[in-house]
Amino acid sequence: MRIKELLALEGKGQHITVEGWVRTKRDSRDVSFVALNDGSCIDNMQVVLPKSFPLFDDIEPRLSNGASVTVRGRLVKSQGTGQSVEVLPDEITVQGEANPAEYPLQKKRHSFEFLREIAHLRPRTNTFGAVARIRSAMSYAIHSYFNERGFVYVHTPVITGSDCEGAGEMFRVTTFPLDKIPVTKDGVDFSRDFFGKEASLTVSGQLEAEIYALALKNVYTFGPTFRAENSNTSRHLAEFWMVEPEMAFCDISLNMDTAEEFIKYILKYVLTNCRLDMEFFSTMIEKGVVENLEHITESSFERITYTEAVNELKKSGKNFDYPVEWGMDLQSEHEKFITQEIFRKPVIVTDYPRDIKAFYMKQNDDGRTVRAMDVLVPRLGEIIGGSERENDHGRLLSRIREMGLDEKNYWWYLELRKYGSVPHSGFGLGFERLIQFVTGMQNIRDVIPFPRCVGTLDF
RNA sequence: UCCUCUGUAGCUCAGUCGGUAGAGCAGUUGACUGUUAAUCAAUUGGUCGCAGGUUCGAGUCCUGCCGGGGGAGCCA
Repeated sequence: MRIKELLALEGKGQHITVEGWVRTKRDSRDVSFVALNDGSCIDNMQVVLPKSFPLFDDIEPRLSNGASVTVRGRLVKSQGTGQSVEVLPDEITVQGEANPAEYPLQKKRHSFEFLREIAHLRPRTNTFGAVARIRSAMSYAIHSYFNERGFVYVHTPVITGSDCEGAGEMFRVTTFPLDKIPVTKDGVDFSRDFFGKEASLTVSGQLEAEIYALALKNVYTFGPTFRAENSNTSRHLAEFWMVEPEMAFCDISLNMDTAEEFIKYILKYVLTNCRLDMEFFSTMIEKGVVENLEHITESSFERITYTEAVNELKKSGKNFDYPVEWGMDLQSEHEKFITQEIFRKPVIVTDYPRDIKAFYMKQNDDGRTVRAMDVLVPRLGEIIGGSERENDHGRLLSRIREMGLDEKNYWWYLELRKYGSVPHSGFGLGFERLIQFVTGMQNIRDVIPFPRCVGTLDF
């Protein structure tokens, strides 16, 4: 049985087995208190080891921080106040020792920067154990949200031959020997590479998801995504996970409803199913995050157009580092001001100028905006980017040409607009950013087990 | 990539005007106590990120490089 289940039991002297790693040990005159954690929950199981225990002097020193232990004994009501039950051991097996002079994890609080350098040990801390459990629970909630609504989970490829979105630098995939790349007078001869053409890691599964949405109506992807941008912030990774629903017979308005309902569903799931871990975040990491999330699940997201947002920002009279002008993209400071100062809750901004958005977004009749939507949340800014897609063949083609893209690369994407085209919409949600939002963790590198960033590829 | 701060004991940090290295925690030893980041005492522990330079003398000043944090851009 795991510690989480054992802690929920009544201590009646029943025989049990506990397996876990030593978190702390406190010595007393007659007994030693050993706190074991097995990752099933944030709480530890206290093992009370009396000095009269056989071979006490041999076993006790080996029960240092980090040691792995199997304890057979009886579960009894605790005499102390910090826990309801504790274990009186009959038999203790130290599976693996952890030399206390060398073991890097101490009882005291460590900086997240230091823990990043020991990513092989950091899941043994309260914070990273909780993050791992929350991340897992949120993944499960994502699948259950879509599954309950009849969405089909589509696996879009990780290796792609098209840089369709054109947005962002891509990681190249090749089997060429780097010291001997085949070259013709026109440049690299990709026809001799593994796929016979240029290949990269995906920056988005959206375009492929559209294919399946136009057959199965409602689909979603959930998988790793890669961006080779040289961005060095607490909100960016080179490898991150993205959730991308795509819905046919769906306009921008229904798209927004879905995004809002989806986020609230995840928040509710975590608040009810990860109560202990969330309370830990709410007291130790981000004060009051539980109350904030509860409030969000109970109120509706604000919805404004880009044009209204620009007017609000101008009206605020605040001096921004970047001036607010219609046609310019909203800067971080603008987004944060809108969601944190003006509305103090999640805000969905729609109908952006078409010149600052991607080619596939549906153009409005005003000729200058597109049906884009960004969901902005306090503390982080953009957490979702989405749109209704351009479903008119002619308008999509002219947009592709206008932006100087090669239409040959989009032949199948265009054909979807020739055969049974229909209004459809979708969005992309940065999974790690949602975890940051839920937990209050400041740095995105601390909500993914093994972060990949510019200049960093440890573990 | 840009701006900015920063790098000193295992960890978190202090180190004044340039004068030869310090605290708390951890580790070790001992005391005390059904303890909760236990407490108290003693004690071990240093290539001051790296490479140059200035100086009688550099943790401290200068230059370059490398790492980390925060902010910005790009975005999710």
